[in-house]
Amino acid sequence: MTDQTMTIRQMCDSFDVTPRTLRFYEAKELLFPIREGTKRLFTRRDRARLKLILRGKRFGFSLEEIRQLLDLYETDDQQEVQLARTYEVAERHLKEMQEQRAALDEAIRELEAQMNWGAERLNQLRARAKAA
Amino acid sequence: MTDQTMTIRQMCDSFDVTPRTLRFYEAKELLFPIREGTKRLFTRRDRARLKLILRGKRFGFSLEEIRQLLDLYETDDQQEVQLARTYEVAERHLKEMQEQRAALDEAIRELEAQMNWGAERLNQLRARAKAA
DNA sequence: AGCAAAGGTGACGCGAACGTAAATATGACG
DNA sequence: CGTCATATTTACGTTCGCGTCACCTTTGCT
Repeated sequence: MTDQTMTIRQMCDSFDVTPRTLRFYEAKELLFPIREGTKRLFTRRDRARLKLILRGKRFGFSLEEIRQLLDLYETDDQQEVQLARTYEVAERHLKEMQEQRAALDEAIRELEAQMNWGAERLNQLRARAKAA
Repeated sequence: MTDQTMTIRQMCDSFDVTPRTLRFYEAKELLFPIREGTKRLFTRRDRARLKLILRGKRFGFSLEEIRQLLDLYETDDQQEVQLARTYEVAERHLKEMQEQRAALDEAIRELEAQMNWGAERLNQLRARAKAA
């Protein structure tokens, strides 16, 4: 690593993924490590992308969906049409995430309520066990 | 349906799933429809469970994880040990969901920021196009 | 009796996202 | 120089969550 690039092993250790995964992501055009001879060298850009990939996965997006969204974070030299299209994709994505958050909030509230119920029943059971 | 049970078709229409899915969930012991002769009759309990199954799926839980969690919502005639164990599972689950929400919030904020960036660039591009 | 609709049971298939094994190459080190 | 560690390519295998197909049974009309 020339201070800016990392080997596959360093990447794996940093992000807790396997080499297979990184090669797989490259094959799917999610990452673009440069080649020094036969080996891969992952750049700062690859690391940024990988971080977003892993996050996207945690929220249930497919690799293909993620691939499309990654362009959003590469707004360097885009032309108007491309940028506008990307913007729309992002809007839909944002809306999805907001809906997801709302649903998640509800689920959390319900689970908390259910747990309070369970806690009460536990107390009752234990009180009875003591009384006996 | 005797007012309390539903046929497979009614279930499919209500929850927007296929028969295959319901049979699959039964095979995986997520649902327990009663049998009238050869046919399945889904109870109120099955409907409650299915609702939770579908929600769990939206949050990225596997069917197996969901199966274990479903017991939490069947706090009818549980014994102390079982109930306590279930409670712990629920706690971990709740923690996971809360972490998920936090991460989601951050992702949303970042995406919003990125979109503002894109919006500005779009305006610049359009301003320049007008000036030319 | 005839027959179409609805339901059922295997069993095989499929895309996503990697795991894993085999064979080969590259580079560092004693 | 050998060899040990690390990487690479190729390719087949695996798990999950159903889809799909072929082939019966049951039920309700007409």
